[in-house]
Amino acid sequence: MKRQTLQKTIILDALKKLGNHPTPAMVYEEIHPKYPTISQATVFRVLAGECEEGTVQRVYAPGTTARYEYGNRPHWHICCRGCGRIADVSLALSENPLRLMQCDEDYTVEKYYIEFVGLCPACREKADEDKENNNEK
Amino acid sequence: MKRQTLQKTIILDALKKLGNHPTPAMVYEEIHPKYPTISQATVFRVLAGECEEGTVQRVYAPGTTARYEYGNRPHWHICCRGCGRIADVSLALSENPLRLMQCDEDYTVEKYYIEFVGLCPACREKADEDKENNNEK
DNA sequence: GTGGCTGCAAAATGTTTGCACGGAT
DNA sequence: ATCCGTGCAAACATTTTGCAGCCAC
Repeated sequence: MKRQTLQKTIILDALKKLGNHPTPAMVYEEIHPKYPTISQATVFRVLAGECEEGTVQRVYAPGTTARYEYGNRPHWHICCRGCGRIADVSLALSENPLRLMQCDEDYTVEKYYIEFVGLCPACREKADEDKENNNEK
Repeated sequence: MKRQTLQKTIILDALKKLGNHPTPAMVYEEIHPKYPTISQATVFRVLAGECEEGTVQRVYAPGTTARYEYGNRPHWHICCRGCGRIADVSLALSENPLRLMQCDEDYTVEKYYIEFVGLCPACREKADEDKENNNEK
């Protein structure tokens, strides 16, 4: 049976507090000053475990490492291709991709993910500046 | 200007020949016996470069490492959660997710990815067998 | 001839694992 | 008293990088 431990509570609290879809490393940095004996490995293990439990969700953003967020509310994400920052996205499809999709091979389809990629406000601004500088040359 | 090199040709040929959404390591294994001097780093660099050119596509499957495929035909993928094998998928949405999505923050949305996860025929069979064995216990 | 491309090895990064110990049940 | 969860460090896998020489342009 799964055991309740102090480490789990601390890690989940940190995840909840951080909010911004942090990597395991960020969660570790958050708790390390206060709890220097909690190891990276435990952060990885707890997050992966809680993900199976459904307490937390893993975010799969193209081109980034593992990220997690607290809760299991269904929604999607957009990832900035400049800085990797992730924001929540909602999407109300009237069609179900699971029903619409077609595959030549006989896979059992269980779930799907939709991820968006783009630029966050800050990186967009920086990209515009860079373009201007190039025109001046 | 981009240069045409023998390595690029060889790597792209191998990618085309392999077909099954290989990792850079698989491409390297494929060409290594015939061309032992082509390095892993070059495979990574060429694939990433050609991806920018649009000659090849990078496949982002949840929980797997980088994978590539030749060509730029628009389509999606399903990844087996058992063995990681990837198959092509087509999906004809009548709605455009880029227009439908809503985000609290002011991101510039550029593109989206849809990935499916499930079980390939072989892994489904194995999973069924395992379940039967557990019931017998 | 110039400068991008490559090979090699080393480094960086992200994640997993083995093992002994301590704590939750 | 069990035996799961943890800390630690080392292993591991993947990808990136620095640099010198080479080759396409």
